[in-house]
Amino acid sequence: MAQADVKISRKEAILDAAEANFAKHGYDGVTLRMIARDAGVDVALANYHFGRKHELFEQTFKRRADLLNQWRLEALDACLKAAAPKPAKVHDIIDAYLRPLMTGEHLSDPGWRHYYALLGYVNSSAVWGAQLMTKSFDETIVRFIEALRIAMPEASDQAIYWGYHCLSGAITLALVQTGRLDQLSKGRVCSTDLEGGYREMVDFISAGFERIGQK
Amino acid sequence: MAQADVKISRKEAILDAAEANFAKHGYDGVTLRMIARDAGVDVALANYHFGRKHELFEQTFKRRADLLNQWRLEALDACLKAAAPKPAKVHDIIDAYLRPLMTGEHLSDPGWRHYYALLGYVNSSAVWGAQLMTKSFDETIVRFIEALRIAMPEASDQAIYWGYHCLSGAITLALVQTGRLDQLSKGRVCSTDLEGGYREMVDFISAGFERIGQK
DNA sequence: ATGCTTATTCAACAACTGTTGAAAGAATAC
DNA sequence: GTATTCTTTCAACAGTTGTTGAATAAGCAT
Repeated sequence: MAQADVKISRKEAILDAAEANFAKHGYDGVTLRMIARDAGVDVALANYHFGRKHELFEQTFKRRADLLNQWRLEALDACLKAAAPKPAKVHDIIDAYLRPLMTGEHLSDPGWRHYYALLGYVNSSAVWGAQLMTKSFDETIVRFIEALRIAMPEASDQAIYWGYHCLSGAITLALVQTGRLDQLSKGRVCSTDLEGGYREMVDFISAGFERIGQK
Repeated sequence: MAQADVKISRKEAILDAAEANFAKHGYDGVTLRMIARDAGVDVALANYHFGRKHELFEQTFKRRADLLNQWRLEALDACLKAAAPKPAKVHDIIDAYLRPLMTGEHLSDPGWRHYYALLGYVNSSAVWGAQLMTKSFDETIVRFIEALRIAMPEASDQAIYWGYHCLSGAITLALVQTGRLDQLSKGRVCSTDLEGGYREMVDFISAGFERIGQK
């Protein structure tokens, strides 16, 4: 009960509940009363702390974005420095993009898993997709694309950006954890086993980039 | 005005409006009154024809599913027969999965474009994803996976199914047409140019499968 | 024309929505 | 201990939601 069992504030409890609910049901599928109930507070408190509903949503989305960007950039820098003065390999760049999400510490944290699903929802949302993702993640993504461009000097703009689109889509779907893979494979493969899928995905995606980098 | 200008029934008008709205805003983001307004009918008519809201959603989703499956299976059969008695090439199998969606005729039809976006929404939805996709598409997908397995006898279950997950995610994100790619590339690449992206995606994805097929 | 079935609208329902202003409680500064 | 600020709850609001039953219109056989 010392400092591990630190009592979280009601404000954070609302963000946690919002995170879990928005991740599962999307923006319109969640009511402030659902969030308030899960957080154990009155409905009005969400308005007091966060203003309107869409502001709560945006703050929920932003809460962990910077941390995730930081992890990815650290992994990218390490990968670039390890290869210097040669350009980093495509496989290692992709790994730097994915691995930070897949450490056991984060995968076993329900909060982060909810956030991953939320990320998947936002990225594939026609309404929120472009706007929110751009604001929170493009600065980091551009760094990765620069690294890829150096690793594949022959690749065209079309190839690089559509390649990133494939990468982003593949990760997005995995992060939502729909359980789809379990059904399709009849239990032989588990969608929620992100740790197991991570290596397959890095291999798959880096092979894709290496191919298009040759044209 | 002969038969080209055939007057569609109000029932179909409701499905069309539901398709466009659900694709853009998701299930909970759409009200029956939005759909009725776009269809030019009274709210109650949706209930009369389709029962409850979620039944309207499911019928909207199912309306074009069989046709899409048919296109894909025809393309797959043609690809298998052209290669026989050798196994078909991975690249051609992936092409058979994607090309039917990308013919100019369908891409220029707003109805199909809305349906593509709806497909993307459902596939990456934590609520509808597994259930609806499985019911409408798995029979066809299993055929493609069988073909891939023959083309890559060395590949493990893990590799094949996670490869499909990457394929599915990449296509899904492209189909939603979030406009994300336009923003990230600062206008150099256009998300809605599915025809241009299609070749890049087929190359990218088949390279991924070929890599994992070697292990 | 008449009867019958199917389509469509109208009006209304109870339940739920996000949001608000006032009141009560807790924490903090003096 | 009192005044002040920050939290939290309470009660209520106007608007919207999916859904329904009765009323009306249209289509169609006879």
